[in-house]
Amino acid sequence: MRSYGQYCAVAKALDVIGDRWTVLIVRELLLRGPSRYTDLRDGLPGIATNLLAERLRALEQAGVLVREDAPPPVATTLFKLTARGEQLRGVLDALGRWGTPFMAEGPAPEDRFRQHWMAWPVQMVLVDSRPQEAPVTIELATGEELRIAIEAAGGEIHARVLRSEHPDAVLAGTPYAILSVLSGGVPLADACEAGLRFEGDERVLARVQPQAIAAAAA
Amino acid sequence: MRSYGQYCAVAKALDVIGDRWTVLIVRELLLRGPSRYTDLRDGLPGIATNLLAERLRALEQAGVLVREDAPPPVATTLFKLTARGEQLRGVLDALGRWGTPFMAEGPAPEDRFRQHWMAWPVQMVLVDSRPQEAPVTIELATGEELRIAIEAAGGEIHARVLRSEHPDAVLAGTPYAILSVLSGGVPLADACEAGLRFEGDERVLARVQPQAIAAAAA
DNA sequence: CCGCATCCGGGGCGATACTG
DNA sequence: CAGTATCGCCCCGGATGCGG
Repeated sequence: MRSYGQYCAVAKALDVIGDRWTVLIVRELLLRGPSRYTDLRDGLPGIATNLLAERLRALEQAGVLVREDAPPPVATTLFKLTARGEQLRGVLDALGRWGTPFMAEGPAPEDRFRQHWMAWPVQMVLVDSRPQEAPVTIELATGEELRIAIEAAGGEIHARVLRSEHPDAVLAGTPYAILSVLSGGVPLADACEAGLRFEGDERVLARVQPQAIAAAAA
Repeated sequence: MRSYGQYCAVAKALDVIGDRWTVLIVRELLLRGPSRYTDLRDGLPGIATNLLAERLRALEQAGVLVREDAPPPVATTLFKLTARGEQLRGVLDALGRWGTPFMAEGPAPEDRFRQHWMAWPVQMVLVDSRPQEAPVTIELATGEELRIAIEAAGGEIHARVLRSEHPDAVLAGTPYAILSVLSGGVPLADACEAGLRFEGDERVLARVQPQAIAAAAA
């Protein structure tokens, strides 16, 4: 990208990550960890393949990521964030926090979706209201291949990609329906009548839902 | 800007502020408060005037800022962040934090500079090591018209635009020289020999400088 | 199949000129 | 003071090709 030519910390940061698609490439690497070119492409619906290649080159040159040759027998290239690249998590978190309200309107007609993108709204809205109890995990299922699990443990909420788990609860349905239930905006029973599927212990769900309404009532 | 078409909090945020120059316009409004078109233009060296007008229109439509007619006798238009726009401070802070290391190299030959941009690196690097004492302010002077003052009070560092002050100390010189001294990388005496000007109590300076080196020596 | 490079049309961007 | 108008140009988007 053309530099702003300003001796300013914000402008210098944008000189590196201000290009179109660049921040979203970092998003994929933060959520997925070291990734192959093809997997990045799959997590970035709409990107032109030449742009992805060019951005990866620029980010490598800027010291944000490194290329790694995976050992045989896979023998593929992995793109991996450097320590400096990992520090961009603060920028992505701030953007995700500011952008989460836009999720409340539901997806636009043409919007594409990948399940792991829910990590940000989920961490924004949920709380662990019973930190002293044993950790619990809730699996989210929207029909996508790359799933995430919400983990409540010790007062903190984490969302991470799901490998092979035995969750305490499962929420299956559209992303909007899942977010509506998690945020407490729609009661679970109503959502289930509208097609959401829930398995497991309802108390696990209540543990992580925001308590603003309950607190206001008390 | 063309939407990414992704149902993702980060992508939705970038749909609003991902365009070129947009974040820097928000930077000016955060630092200056409600501003006139001409003042914004002055704080954004390099921007084309049509782009500034178009971005302001888009940000107004997105609910990030509002246009206000200042009362007579000034009778000029003021651009002012909404509450939603003010919430972008977290995004700008994260970008400033990540971009501050780039300031250590000094300005590029063609870099333009405005004094109030130093607010981010200053708040990143300084600490108030004597929170129990009375507040102090240090004025920075780089020859620019819009100056800032560093304020240390109650353990916190704030940088704000300077109206009319009686600072406890004044640092005058190039931005790079000032940052070098504030960060503790260059001793004050050396910098003064190289052209920096300092007025006031040196203990005021020591109060805000980072103590990493002193702590390591102890 | 993976990781690109090339080509081409369109639109956003940059610079300057001009105006109510 | 606060913009609009105009015009190249380069970046971006979409498609296709291609070597390892």
